[in-house]
Amino acid sequence: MVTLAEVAQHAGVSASTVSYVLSGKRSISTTTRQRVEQSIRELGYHPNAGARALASSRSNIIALMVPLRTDMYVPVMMEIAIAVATTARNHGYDVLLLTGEEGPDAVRRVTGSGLADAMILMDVELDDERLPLLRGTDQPSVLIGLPADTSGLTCVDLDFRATGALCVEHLAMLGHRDIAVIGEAPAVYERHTGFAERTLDGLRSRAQELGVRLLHRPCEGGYDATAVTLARILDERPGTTGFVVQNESAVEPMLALLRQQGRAVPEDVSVVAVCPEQVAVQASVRLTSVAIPAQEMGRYAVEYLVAKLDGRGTDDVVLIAPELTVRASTGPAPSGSS
Amino acid sequence: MVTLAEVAQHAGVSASTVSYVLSGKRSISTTTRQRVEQSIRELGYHPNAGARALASSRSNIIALMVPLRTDMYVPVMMEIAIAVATTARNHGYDVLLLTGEEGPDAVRRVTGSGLADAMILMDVELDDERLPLLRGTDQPSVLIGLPADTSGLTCVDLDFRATGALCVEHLAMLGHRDIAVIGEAPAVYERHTGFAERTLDGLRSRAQELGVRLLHRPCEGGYDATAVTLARILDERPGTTGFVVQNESAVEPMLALLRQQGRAVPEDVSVVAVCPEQVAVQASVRLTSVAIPAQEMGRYAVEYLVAKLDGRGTDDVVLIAPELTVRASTGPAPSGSS
DNA sequence: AAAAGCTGTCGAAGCGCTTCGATGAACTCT
DNA sequence: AGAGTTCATCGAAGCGCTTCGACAGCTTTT
Repeated sequence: MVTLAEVAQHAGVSASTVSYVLSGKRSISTTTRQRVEQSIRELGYHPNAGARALASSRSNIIALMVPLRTDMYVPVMMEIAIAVATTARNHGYDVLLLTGEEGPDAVRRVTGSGLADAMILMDVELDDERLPLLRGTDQPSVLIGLPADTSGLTCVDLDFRATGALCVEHLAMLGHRDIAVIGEAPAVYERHTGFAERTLDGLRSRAQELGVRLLHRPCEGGYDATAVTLARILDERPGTTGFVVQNESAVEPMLALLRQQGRAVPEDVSVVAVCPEQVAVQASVRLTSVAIPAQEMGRYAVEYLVAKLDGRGTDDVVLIAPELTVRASTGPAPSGSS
Repeated sequence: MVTLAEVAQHAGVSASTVSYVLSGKRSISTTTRQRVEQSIRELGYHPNAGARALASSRSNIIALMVPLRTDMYVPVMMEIAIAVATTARNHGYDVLLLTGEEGPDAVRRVTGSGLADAMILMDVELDDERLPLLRGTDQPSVLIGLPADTSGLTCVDLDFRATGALCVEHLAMLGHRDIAVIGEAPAVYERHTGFAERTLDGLRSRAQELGVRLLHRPCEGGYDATAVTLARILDERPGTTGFVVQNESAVEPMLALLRQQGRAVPEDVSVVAVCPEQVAVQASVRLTSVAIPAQEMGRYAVEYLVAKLDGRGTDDVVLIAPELTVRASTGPAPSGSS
């Protein structure tokens, strides 16, 4: 391995000069700088990460804790992870991938060992065990998701409350008076990840404001479970003409079922999905949907973190405004319904 | 931050003794060991990663290069990534997430800086630019996927050739004489990632051996593209009764289309998918499928890497034998067909 | 009973870098 | 012209750890 000292010797300067060329923390004459840069290139020098971290107590690494679970929103998680990695790289950081498996211990380990300079936590629960640790350290962190108490924390998330409201609004505007929500799996609600509840909250309160009826049913996803859920809903509220689906793996089954039952989308029933763009576009009916802005969330998270690391940051909750894209799955409520 | 020296002082021993307790590289008396361990616990000591890396020239980090693209097999990628992270952790390693974006430079950077001790590359192309670099360094690496020339490399992958053969075999055994393959997007074939070609290869050669007719068509996936592809196939070979689908995003559209055309699965046509288990199980018809063993691939990759890092490894190509699980989408060919 | 071998521990060197204070050279000001 | 500035560079200390050789106190061998 080529070392700083070798570069220095090759360029005929001292080691510290090379270091300053690299960091730009002191001014260096143009000629010297160029000579050093030339040597670096010729020798193929790469600073040793460990030495650098030791000397500067900065690892230039951001830890990303992803949920271990692969039962939901996997593409979203992946997209976030990739956005995080890409954005981080643009700011000179690398990304360390931690799984939720270790739980709070991972936070301790990373914080204590100086492995990473900062961390991003995904899949934050309302009352997450890791939060006290984060508050108790001066290592910057950003959460993707919203815990119950956000004091002293920085969070990025889609505004799910507004998302729910937006979905209802759209359907109500089209004349639908009876709306059903196919929700996430019951486990998701029990886990208290927050986003599902917040969506529901937005759905309900806007429904009330607009005077439309709303029925919510959790749903495991997959064909069979969706069939059961749908049957129950139609049994209970046969006049339902509007659906909001917030469960990726219920989307396609749902469309298949409706087709099978001879209910045309969007002529007889309208469907709004809360899902990644790709799912909405690739579905058998191009879906009117509110996208889950995975990339944006990942990017924001990193940018807030970098700001904090540069001493510019503030604790803050950033809710990304939802955007509803109208595609082919929603239309005016059939006349005479309800 | 608590340092080794502080622990040493607290326990009344020298720093090196603490280090040996931690690493176990020299024998330490039980009493001393316990005293030191006690101090470590009391002080909440975590070794500094940078210092450790510098002194030992081992970072205990494995780099994982994932494709930047999120257009295909995302859940598979994610599952592999998580399996890698989990397995690595069990061996005392952390995982650094690199995106394909940087390309070969990432390999240089990581190798040169000692950021990671080893790397795992996903989504390897037949003639990948990164391969020469890997061969030219003594840093251990494992590829997930199979390049054209595997000399001097360690690779882990599903045996896609055998997978193709297995699918044809299964259908042929059930009496299907006209089989169509809905393949990956044309871009996948053009990219020369190998796995698609290898599957096709297996499909074709076994088809020939068994004397069944095989028609292969790439397919973009999504509802519309699948509809077009299916129509073409049925136009060209109306007697087709067996389908092999190797494109996650064509699976569900395919089933919907068949249903719509009044072709019952599995009574009229049989469908075998090559896809992650979850997709096969959650589809609207429980699919007979060959699973893509993501977890296994991730786990193997790490285990081979760790073996290499411990000096036990050998270069080797590990092809995981495919397993076909019969579910509800395949059955005997309808009599009188073909 | 002396030589040889273990065990358990310590001290010190050094890993490759950053960073602080110092220093000389070249300028600027009065 | 001498004092004060600024600029570019150097040398040395030190980050927290690992690891090597040394050594004291044992036990075993011859």
